[in-house]
Amino acid sequence: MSSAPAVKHSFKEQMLQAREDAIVQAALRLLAHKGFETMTVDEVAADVGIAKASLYKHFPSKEELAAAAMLRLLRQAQAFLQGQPADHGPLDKLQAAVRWAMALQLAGDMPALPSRNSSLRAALMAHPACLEALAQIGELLGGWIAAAQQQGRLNPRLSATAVLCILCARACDPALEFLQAGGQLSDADTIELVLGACFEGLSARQP
Amino acid sequence: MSSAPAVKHSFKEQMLQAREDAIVQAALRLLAHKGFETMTVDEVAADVGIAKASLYKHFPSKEELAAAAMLRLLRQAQAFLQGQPADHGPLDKLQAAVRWAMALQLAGDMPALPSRNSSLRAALMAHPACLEALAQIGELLGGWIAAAQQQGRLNPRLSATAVLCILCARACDPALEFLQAGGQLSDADTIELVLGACFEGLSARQP
DNA sequence: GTCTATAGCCAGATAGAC
DNA sequence: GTCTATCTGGCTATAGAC
Repeated sequence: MSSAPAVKHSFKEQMLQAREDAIVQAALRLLAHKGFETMTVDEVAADVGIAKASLYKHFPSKEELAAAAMLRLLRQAQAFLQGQPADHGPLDKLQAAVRWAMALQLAGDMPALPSRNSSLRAALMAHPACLEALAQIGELLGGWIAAAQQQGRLNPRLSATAVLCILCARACDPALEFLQAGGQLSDADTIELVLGACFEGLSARQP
Repeated sequence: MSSAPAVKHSFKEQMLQAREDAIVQAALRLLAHKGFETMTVDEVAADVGIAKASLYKHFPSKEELAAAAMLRLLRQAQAFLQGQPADHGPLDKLQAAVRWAMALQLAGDMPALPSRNSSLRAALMAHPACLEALAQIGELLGGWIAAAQQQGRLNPRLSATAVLCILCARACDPALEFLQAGGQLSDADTIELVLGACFEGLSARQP
């Protein structure tokens, strides 16, 4: 992180960093496909092409490894959100965010939410970096929600917190998987359908 | 199942049936609280107060046990749905069904959906009774959805299948847990909030 | 059918050479 | 830091007495 000398990182350090990146990436992939409990450290190591013991030189435990993977995902989400054009409306940016997450899930690259008793959740909550990333994402989305409500585009009877919770839940909406299993729709159509139902509701409008 | 003699079931058989019920109930509880992978057969046995080997006399494997527990839940859902008053409107019955499932989840008694690669899902799909119960629930709800659409109460642009998928997903909506963790609302208020957002949408009505 | 005891296996984590 | 080989513990499932 300190950058006083012009070239601080040697080749070796770069290689190490790259390897660590590969490990985290593989862990994220497996986490999304199999879940924390089912995923094994052996699989992650095999996916990267190194021995399990080498992996344990980088991460002290399976939980820490998974937490690093989740942090990577949070950072990707942050990057996507911050990359939203400033001239877009807040509602458009919110919908773009949900679309991004839904596409991830349909591709099978979105890990399931860690359940209440999962050791993964404890590891996440113990990681300051994860908590900070979560908080920053929450603040960013919260600002857009408030702005959209002020524009009269979102239901004003819902608190910003409630909208935030619901949007986060929709990002992992299992309805996507159900519809995809039916096989009638393209992925893009599936996303638009579920997104539309989320914002417009299931009931008929103008009663 | 055959009932030719007046009293076919002896006391012993009744006791066995009761014990098996207790096992399934305990399994369902633990399945909801901990998930299939984290739950151990020892815990189920301890919860019932019997030895693990005795449990294996009733169920040949952990998967079969969990499948029996899920079947119990499906039957409870079926009973609730069939108990809906016939003079209620289809939309009211649909909302009542979602409310029932949401209350279950807030109480911590709703198991998470088995993920794609879970051995539990395979066990469920291999159980004719589970598939049949699922199909019957789907048909019942599907009928109500079609009726509600004919009444103009549900968005006609959504296919009945899509509505069904979305309602099933809402029955396990993680937004409930997020809002409950915030601790601002009572359980009943949380349910009405999420239910309202599901049917009315997040966007402001009458733009 | 219920128990105690144990087999068999698998996955997380470590030792120690290089 | 990377490897091979191993330890350790816990979990599913079973054997065998009663």
